[in-house]
Amino acid sequence: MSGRAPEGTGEPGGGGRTILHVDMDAFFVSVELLRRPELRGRPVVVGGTGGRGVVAAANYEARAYGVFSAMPSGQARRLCPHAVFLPGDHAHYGEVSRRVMAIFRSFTPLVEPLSLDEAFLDVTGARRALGDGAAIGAAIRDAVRTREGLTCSVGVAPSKLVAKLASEAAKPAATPAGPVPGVGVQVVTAAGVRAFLAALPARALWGVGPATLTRLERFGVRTVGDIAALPESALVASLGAAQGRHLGRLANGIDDRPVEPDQQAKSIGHEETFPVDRHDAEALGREVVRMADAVAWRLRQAGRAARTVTLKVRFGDFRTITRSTTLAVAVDEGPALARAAGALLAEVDVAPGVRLLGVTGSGLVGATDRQLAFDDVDGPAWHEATGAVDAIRERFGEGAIGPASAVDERGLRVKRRGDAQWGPDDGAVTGRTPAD
DNA sequence: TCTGGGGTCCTCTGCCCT
DNA sequence: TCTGAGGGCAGAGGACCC
Repeated sequence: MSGRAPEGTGEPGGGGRTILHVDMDAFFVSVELLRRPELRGRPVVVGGTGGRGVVAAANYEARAYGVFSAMPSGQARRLCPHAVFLPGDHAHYGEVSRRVMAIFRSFTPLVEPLSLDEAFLDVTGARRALGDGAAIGAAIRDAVRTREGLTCSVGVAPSKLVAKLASEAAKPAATPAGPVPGVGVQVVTAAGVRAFLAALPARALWGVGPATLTRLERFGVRTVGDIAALPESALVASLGAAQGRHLGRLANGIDDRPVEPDQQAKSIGHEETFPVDRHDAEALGREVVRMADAVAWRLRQAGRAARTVTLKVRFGDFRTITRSTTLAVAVDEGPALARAAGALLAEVDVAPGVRLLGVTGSGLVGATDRQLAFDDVDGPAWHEATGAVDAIRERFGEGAIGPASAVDERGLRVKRRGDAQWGPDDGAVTGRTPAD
């Protein structure tokens, strides 16, 4: 449905910006339902199926039982035992996302994807040709529904923050009686921004999580309006200079951040939670090699190289440490990354048991800026080998070849982006359903 | 109940250099 | 030569987002 703005709001006036925030409704689940229409109307959850998994997405039927994203899968199963649990297919969602983003770009070139399922669009320059923000929002919803069979919600406002909050307000709601459709397109005018924000809970503001909320509550803050009423000095004293000022401006509706279409990643990493805690340093070393190889592959795919290598270790008690090192030269090959990450791992006492291990490359530069100093260590033959590996992966897929340490009793296993995306899979593929 | 994975940004601290 | 201040940078960790 393409609802109009409620009373008191309308199209942002003439000269100001018109920013859209488009958010796909229950994206992962909706994509799965296109492939499995027989599940329509039933509670469906996409996410980690193992004991340490979490919910990535739940449809509105499942949300009616209190199931939400980021909830541990075990808890979701208890709340809604008859839900269908699907492991998720990150690669497929990425494909669908690319098509949806292409639809957005047919309305304006100024599209800034935030994740697979949402994006900001600056349609200020398109208003003359395509109509006001509400009309463009409705047209986008129609196009996405017609071409992809998916629904989305649109917020229209003079700024990114308010557009994002408006799209939230436009979304369907989950009730015990079933999903209730939202307005679809929610418009907030420049004149209506402060009133719209003031009534929202403080937690709705971008950057206010549990820790910040606890600090704000000491000032009696409950709503965004309460934050707007606080003197900046109080916010700065409580939250620090950058966050305090930023939050004060946002609460007062001041947000002139532009829509930036060409954002480049600042880091590329890979991390994985193990089904059971691991104590064996040698085995963990092999995991580091595997993850470093996966990160290096993604760096090369992106045409980037990393100067800083960070190792992340989470222990069984959830204590998390990071150790990083900055190299003299940027690297994009598995052995060099693995050497740096392995040296960091060697400094960590893994005896208490490791729950999660991760390798991240940051301080990214263009691969052409990568220096060849590591030739001295790995030799030119390794560069040829890397090229051959990449060619094989291009042709036969990422799992076709990898470091020897990726081979286990199940055969070759190369970490791909999206593998174990929502926690380790311990073999329980789907949940029970009444029909099963 | 038991807490994923992939990110970004910020703060604090320590070190090095001027 | 010693000392302190201050800037820049790296490293570590926390908070937050989807």
